[in-house]
Amino acid sequence: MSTSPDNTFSVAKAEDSSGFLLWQVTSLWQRQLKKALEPYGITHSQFVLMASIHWLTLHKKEVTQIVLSSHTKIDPMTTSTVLRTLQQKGLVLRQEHLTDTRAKTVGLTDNGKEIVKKAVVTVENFDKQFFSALGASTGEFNRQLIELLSAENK
Amino acid sequence: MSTSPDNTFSVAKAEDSSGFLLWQVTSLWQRQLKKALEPYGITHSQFVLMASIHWLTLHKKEVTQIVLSSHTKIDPMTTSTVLRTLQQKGLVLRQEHLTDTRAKTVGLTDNGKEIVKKAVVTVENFDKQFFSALGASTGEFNRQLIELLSAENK
DNA sequence: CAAATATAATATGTACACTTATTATATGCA
DNA sequence: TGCATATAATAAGTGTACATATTATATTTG
Repeated sequence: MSTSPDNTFSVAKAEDSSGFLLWQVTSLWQRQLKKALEPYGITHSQFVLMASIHWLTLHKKEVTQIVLSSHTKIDPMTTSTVLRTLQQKGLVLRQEHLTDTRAKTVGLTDNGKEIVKKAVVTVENFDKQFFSALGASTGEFNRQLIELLSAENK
Repeated sequence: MSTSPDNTFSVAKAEDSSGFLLWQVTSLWQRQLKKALEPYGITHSQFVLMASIHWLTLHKKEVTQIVLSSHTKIDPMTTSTVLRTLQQKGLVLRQEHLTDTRAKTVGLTDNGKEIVKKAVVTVENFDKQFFSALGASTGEFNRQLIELLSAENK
């Protein structure tokens, strides 16, 4: 034995790492989704927040920034910043909460509602195409993702 | 039929969307990995680039910024910025390429090598824990991710 | 060999994403 | 009731991530 080999890596290929793969797939997905949303003039985070506002409103939920943050898993600070941008764009309204004066009640403007309805269709179609490579195992894939999400939320 | 119901969303729960799930899992993974890397004073992107430099060097590849960019799928501009940060930290060297004077040859400093070796162990352990919820289906999960990656690279 | 084209790196600018710390207000409990 | 603690939002700062445009150099091709 002369010089010992470098055995920093435990896998033969970086590509065998779930983490590295997950991160690469998500990057790819985000890049393409960003392009798909360009016609609407909104970013991915903006879309997620707008869609969630719409969703929660339809389900008669109180929509405050903290509710949005926990629903989307976008951190509260980013939620605050992005919503302010959306307000400036005239897509979102932020008013004082009726009973909790610390909180802000968030809603979509008519224009915001228009846009998000179209954008949701676009995103759903994009996702359908992006994940079509999974074929019949889409359900299994979703289950695995949900498994990872709930495992980490304890 | 009076007022028509809003049918913006095609799924009953936002959680049934592969895209939304994928993005949430990756966010969670990134947040936790960031914490795991804190002891080393490096970010996720910095880690990915350093690990790739180490990997490519071990495999006798020419390591330029563009090579790193395509290997990691971090875009060239971000690669440039992050590597400059790493150079300032004394973890990376960037020299004029011998034959192609447009390019920069990138390598790790001794300190950089020290750090990345330890960080790789940490990240591998973290990944093992994070993805342990998948159990026996880890291989299948990886295969699905690779499927998505290659489907989109055409 | 010279012009057209491609490539490597980066300046600039926008938009997250997260950390730490702060402000203002609400709420639980002694 | 009053204080300790929790919560909602945000200011400030760092570090990506990407688009567009630019600079410098290499390569291809007529």
